[in-house]
Amino acid sequence: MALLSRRIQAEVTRRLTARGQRRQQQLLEFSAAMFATKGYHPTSVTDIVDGLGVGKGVFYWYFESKEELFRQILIDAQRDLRRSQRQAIADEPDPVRRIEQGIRTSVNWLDTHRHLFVLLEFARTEERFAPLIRQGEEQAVADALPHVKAGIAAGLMRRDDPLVLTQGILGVTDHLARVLVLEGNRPAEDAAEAAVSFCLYGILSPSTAGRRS
Amino acid sequence: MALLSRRIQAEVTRRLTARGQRRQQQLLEFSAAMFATKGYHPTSVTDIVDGLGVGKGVFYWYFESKEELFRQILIDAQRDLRRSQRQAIADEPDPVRRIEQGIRTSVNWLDTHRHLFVLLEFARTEERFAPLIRQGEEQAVADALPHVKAGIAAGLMRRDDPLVLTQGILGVTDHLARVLVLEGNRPAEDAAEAAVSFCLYGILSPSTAGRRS
Amino acid sequence: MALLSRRIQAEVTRRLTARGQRRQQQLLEFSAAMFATKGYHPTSVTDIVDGLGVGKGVFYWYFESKEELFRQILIDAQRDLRRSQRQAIADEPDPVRRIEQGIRTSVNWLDTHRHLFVLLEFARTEERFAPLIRQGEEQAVADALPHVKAGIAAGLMRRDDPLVLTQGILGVTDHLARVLVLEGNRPAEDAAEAAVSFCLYGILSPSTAGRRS
Amino acid sequence: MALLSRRIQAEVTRRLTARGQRRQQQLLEFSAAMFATKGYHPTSVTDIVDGLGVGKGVFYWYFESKEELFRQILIDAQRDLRRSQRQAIADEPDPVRRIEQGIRTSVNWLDTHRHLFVLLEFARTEERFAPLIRQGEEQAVADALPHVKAGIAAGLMRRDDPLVLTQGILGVTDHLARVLVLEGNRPAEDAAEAAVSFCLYGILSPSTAGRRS
DNA sequence: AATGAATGAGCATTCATTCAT
DNA sequence: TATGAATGAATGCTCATTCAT
Repeated sequence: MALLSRRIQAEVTRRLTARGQRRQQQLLEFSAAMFATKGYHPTSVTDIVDGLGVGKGVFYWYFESKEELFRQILIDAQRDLRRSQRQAIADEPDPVRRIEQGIRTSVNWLDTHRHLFVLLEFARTEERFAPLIRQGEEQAVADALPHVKAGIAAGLMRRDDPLVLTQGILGVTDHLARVLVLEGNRPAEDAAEAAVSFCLYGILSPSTAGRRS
Repeated sequence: MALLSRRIQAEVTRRLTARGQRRQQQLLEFSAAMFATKGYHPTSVTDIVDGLGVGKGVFYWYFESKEELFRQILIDAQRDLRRSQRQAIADEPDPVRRIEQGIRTSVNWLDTHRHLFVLLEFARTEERFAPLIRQGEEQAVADALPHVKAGIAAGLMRRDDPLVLTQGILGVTDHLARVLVLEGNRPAEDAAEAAVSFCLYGILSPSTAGRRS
Repeated sequence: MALLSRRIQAEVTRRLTARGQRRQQQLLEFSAAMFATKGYHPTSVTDIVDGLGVGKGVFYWYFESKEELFRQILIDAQRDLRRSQRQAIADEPDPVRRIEQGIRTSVNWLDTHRHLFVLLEFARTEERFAPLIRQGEEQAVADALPHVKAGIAAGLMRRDDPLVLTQGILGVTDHLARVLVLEGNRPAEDAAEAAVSFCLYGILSPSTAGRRS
Repeated sequence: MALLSRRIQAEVTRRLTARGQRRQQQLLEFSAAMFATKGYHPTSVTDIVDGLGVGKGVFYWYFESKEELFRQILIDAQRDLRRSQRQAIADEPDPVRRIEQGIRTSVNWLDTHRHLFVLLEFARTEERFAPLIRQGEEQAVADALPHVKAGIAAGLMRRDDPLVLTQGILGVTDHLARVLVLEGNRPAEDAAEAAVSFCLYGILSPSTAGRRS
């Protein structure tokens, strides 16, 4: 919600015709793909407009600058992921199952939006974009945290710092999605189940875990 | 004889004097810090040599190009981390404790080399550098895998795909190190213990885990 | 349709507007003059655009590189000289007179395009450009050869290797044009007649020639 | 003589040891070869010293600058050619035969000093070096002119401007040497004879020449 | 809404030359 | 004599952005 309303003040906020909206979307998608392939900096505005077969004016008609376009891509991506998460979890009463569904949704989203994944990673490495990412991540944590807390309260999850548990889940999910799905070309479902298992049980065998914890 | 043999080496692989080696190291460290702060692309060679108070020629006396310098930084960083890992694990007989030590070493290394962390992340997002990172990661996995396998064989760890378990460990460790130590300014030791716990036990409470698995 | 087809052309082979064509021509002419005066290498792109009072981008909007611009100058020059030659010879039936006309045209062209002369000479001295020049020279020889052969067949010219005779003509013409016209400031007509005489008769007096040949 | 004495005032005029003289000669020869192959400008001082396997100091110990080195190459080349000419002509009483010998000597010299040929050509195209070349050429003309004048006075050569005849000879000789020997790989002797014939008789058949002149 | 043309600061890199040893 | 190191102005070129139409 907040993420949405902010957009409205930007300089280049035109009331776009239907055709204009299609153009803008086309620019967003094409740029995102090109940024993902070549990197943000190595991709020039010329690359983008040439790749689309349009003049430079088109780009600056729809976006204030290359940086603003990239910001928009990041915001849209994060909003889209968040919406997916919410829908997936909506009707699930069990906290553990909610977490499981969240993990599965993340892996699936990363699978179907492979190119956005690398953009989010890049954005984190540059001061200008990092806050945006951090914000999104905090949001993701804030979204997941209540479920973990509920799980602990219900005695279903370990009585550990819920923030740590939540961040652990995010770390495992992102990493396994990248390594297994994006780099290893394994099916998203397998990776999702692997991430779920790891998050729920860790690596120890039940007997060892019982003896140690 | 001497006249001929001198020329055989590759372009900028010089035999350096002691002074020269210090300069090269200085360049590597200063550049790494600057890349980490401003980003690789936004940092110009001019930024680097000006920051060091030397002429531009110095840079190109020691490195073939900005890209090559960055490669060197990445290689050095990965080699250093790996060496730390090996030393930490060397005398530990128990597979689980080896894994634990590995996690702690990673977190500590990332804490003391905060600036390198972001560089490794950035490198993954650009085609030119990604192979180097993937190589390093495969190495890390190959290094950890035997311990996980040994743990499973000894009945200490879950009978799951050892590669998945290993990658899960790496994912949790990196993510918690970044979020807790680098972004959250928590002590490295706490983050290390948090990562160890998460990796060993997952998020479920022992009773729930016993019932479900 | 339009979007796709636009991109098919090579890098900087643009469809230029009338204004664009004027700019390109202006760049070609100004660069040629500057190259001729200062030399190709000592003339920087900055020299050119500053001399023209335009931004640097203009240069690279019209030409892929300094080298490519120079190539274009060479090609245009050779094409222009060749066209002159053809027109001059077109309606002349006598082979000897055709050769004479060719010589006169060359000298006149070199006179009116003094600056191009030195560029062609320079181009021959650098590996990158030499093939272009050799090609042009072969073309020139191929153009003149038939007339010499016709002259020999008609018993008008010496029964000697026609290629050698042709090359001799080119050598005399170029050299006398340079020395007499460009360096000696003599009228092109005089130089042309001198070249014609030398080519037709050589240096011997008729009586001596008769006795010796 | 004048060319020689001038050298003595240059800044870097050292009394060289035997070893030093060898080094200097080595530098002159290697540079000349490299300039001829890659061009004067594209050949850097680094290229030269690296190719020779020595440090930069060596270069600047023996030559004031790259430009000065090149000047020296040009001067040496011209002096050497002139000395050859003089020796070849020394004892020949007949003016025509003296010219013939001069032509043959030129072609042979250009054959055995192929790489210098292109350097002389290049030098003519750059303001800084052109005077040196012009001077050498004037010298060559001044050397040949008396023989042509003597030939005319003796009724052996055409009563035409002796300077034009001389320059014609130089033009034919240079051009045929380059085209036939350097580019066409024909034996120097053949090219020399071709040049001699062309210069003496021109292209017309004796009968035609008689009728026209 | 869109184009081709233009801008000019900025970039990575080169290179003749000098310096310290 | 010679070396490795250093200098820094200059070079060819790029590219985000703007302008005129």
